Amino acid sequence: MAFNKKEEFGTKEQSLAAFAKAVSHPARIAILHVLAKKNECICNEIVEVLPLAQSTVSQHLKELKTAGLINGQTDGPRSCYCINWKAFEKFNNDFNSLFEKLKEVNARCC
Amino acid sequence: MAFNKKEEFGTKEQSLAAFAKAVSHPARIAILHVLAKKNECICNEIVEVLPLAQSTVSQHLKELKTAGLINGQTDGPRSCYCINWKAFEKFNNDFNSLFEKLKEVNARCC
DNA sequence: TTCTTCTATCGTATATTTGCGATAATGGAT
DNA sequence: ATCCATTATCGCAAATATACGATAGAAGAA
Repeated sequence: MAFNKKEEFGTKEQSLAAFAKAVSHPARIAILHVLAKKNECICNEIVEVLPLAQSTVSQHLKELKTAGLINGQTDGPRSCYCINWKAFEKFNNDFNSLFEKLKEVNARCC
Repeated sequence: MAFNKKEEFGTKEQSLAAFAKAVSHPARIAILHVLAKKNECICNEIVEVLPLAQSTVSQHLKELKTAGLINGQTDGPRSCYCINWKAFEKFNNDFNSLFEKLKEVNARCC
């Protein structure tokens, strides 16, 4: 019964939701934090910092990559990840534009 | 095994993740859309607009309310929902501040 | 080559989310 | 008081997400 009805919504809503889903776990936010601070491509360091197993971190990285929020390259035996700032900014703008326009009108309701 | 390890992360990461989770479903974004456009408290109209059963919409509304993104009051037999702009803005700021500071430094990586 | 290190993937267990129908509960209308 | 419209909650089924250990693969070091 619980067939997912996500496809029945608009593409804009779907893409925004997908973005939000990508950052809806503290571990993934922590990963973005590390990548933003270091500003370079590490991976092993992330595992050391987080309270999670290596395989779990790898899974989270994959989700962030699938969502387009980070870029990744395999440099020999080690992997190189970093934040995709353009994609992030695009989503951030979409996110803001959802509500920007109406912010000041609201004070009377509830 | 899959005990949730969310508590092992910082409170800021947890609260941001909780906010993102609240908007990580197209139905909930659509609900926020309707509330932002109408700028008044409806509920039945939401059910009519969305391709979901009434009970499901009620569930989504509850999650948005729990996350603090909307306010709700029961006005007799009908319910009154509207966006909590202050909370939304707070999260939005937290969200921006996560990355603002480093945006321009990045071009060399990946 | 073999060994080591690093990362990705597979398989599995558990937890959570999503969705619906059925059923309460609320309060106005008759 | 009964009826009606509206919303919330309960119980259940299916889908997803979370997490781990085990294992595979890739490339440098010995």
